[in-house]
Amino acid sequence: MINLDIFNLSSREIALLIFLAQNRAAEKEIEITTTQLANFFNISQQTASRCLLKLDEMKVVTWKSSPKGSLVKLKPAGIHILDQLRFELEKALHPDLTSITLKGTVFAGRGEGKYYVSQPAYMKSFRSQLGYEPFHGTLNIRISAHYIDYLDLIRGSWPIIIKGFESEERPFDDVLCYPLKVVGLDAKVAGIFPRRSHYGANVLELISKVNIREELNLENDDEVVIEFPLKQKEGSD
Amino acid sequence: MINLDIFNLSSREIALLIFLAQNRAAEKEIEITTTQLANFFNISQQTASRCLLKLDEMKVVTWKSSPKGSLVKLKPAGIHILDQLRFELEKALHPDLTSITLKGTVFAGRGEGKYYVSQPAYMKSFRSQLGYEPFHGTLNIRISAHYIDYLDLIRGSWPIIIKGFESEERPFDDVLCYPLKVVGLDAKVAGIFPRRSHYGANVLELISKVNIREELNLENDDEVVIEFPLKQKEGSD
DNA sequence: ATTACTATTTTGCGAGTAG
DNA sequence: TCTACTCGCAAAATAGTAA
Repeated sequence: MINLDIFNLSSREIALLIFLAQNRAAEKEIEITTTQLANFFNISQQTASRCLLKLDEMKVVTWKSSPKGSLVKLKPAGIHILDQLRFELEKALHPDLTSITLKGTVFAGRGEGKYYVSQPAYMKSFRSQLGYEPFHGTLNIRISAHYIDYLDLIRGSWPIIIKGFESEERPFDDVLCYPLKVVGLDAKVAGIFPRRSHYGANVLELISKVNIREELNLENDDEVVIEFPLKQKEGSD
Repeated sequence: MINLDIFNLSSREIALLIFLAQNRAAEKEIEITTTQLANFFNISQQTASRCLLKLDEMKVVTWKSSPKGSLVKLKPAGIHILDQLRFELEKALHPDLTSITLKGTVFAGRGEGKYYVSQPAYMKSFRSQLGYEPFHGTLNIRISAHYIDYLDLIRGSWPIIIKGFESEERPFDDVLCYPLKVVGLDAKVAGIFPRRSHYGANVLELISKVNIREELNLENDDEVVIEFPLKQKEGSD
């Protein structure tokens, strides 16, 4: 059984998400009325209302309704559904594609990645989920403009999820790991997106059992080539 | 009201199309059982059976069922639904994008385009639908490898449809016109895909009121830059 | 093993209408 | 105008089972 948010939505709800995103509801609240939606999709006003309600309940949009109309904005979870869909579609339309290649350059981060990755509670989960305990630090890659779109594609794939936890000071979110390969390096690598980053973001952090920077003798501004494998299960369950 | 095949399908049926395409059912018949599908999508075997039946009835797949299992293959109409979805998704995820740019080179066709375009029955329709009667000939463009993917994206947009007709000798299909712009040329241009061409195809034929080849002084192998505008209606009906 | 029929339950739609 | 409730009906899902 596959595990995608898409299956929890009807095709109308997916179409509504697409419509909202096309009208920039990913960036800002947009005004809309259920009657407009009803006309656009050729459904009843009631159904349009119910669709919005459901998207709101599923926490993929924020929705403020009033007797004057509605204000809607996509939440990250809503954008993520579109990303997932795009990822699956890309694989469907290019079944021969075996990997996605990205290029970027090394830069010095502010050590935040290191701080998070080093949390002992994460470490245990890394070992069981990734099969290794990563080096206590991340390699920051600024993905080149031309490849940013591919970064969003990767975001649409199903990650390995390192469960978050609560510490005394603050909560630590889930860490989403995308297994990938760094050209020239044998060790397994995983990419993680910096917290709260989203569209237009061009930074990817790499973790690995080894210190990638040392292993590949990388200086800041050196180019790194990354490959994201598209291993798809062939028709099994 | 918008007009997309997607709305005639449930999200499960869309997911099923994606699944089939991912498993290469766009190229060849694949073996599958309704039980496998049921497990994969976490639905009942009966529902999986009915999904396939519906896709078959909608003529988006060919389906041969037997007590030993099923053989399924996507028809062009099925692939086209995925294209439409991809086109809408691209617009949703890149709402700032105003056009798609393609590059290709001129080559000499075998005059087939000219033969079709010159049919008087098409001409009348061209005038009413495109606003002009095209020059009696097409300019053949071989799209460069890097841009072929964009060609499929254009295919997913809703074309201007020039209705086909029956002549004494043979039937003439609908002509699907995609309005676009040739850089350096003021006249309106429309792109049409050669008959029966599909994936991997890299040829686009251009029609215009003027003789593009003469107007731009083009020789074979000259490069042409094409822009496909992504004008999307903003939230109206 | 399959596919796919029938019966039953559940879900979902639109009309009418209240707030 | 809006949103969004209830209600009656229609469509679609599952379970059981036949072929």
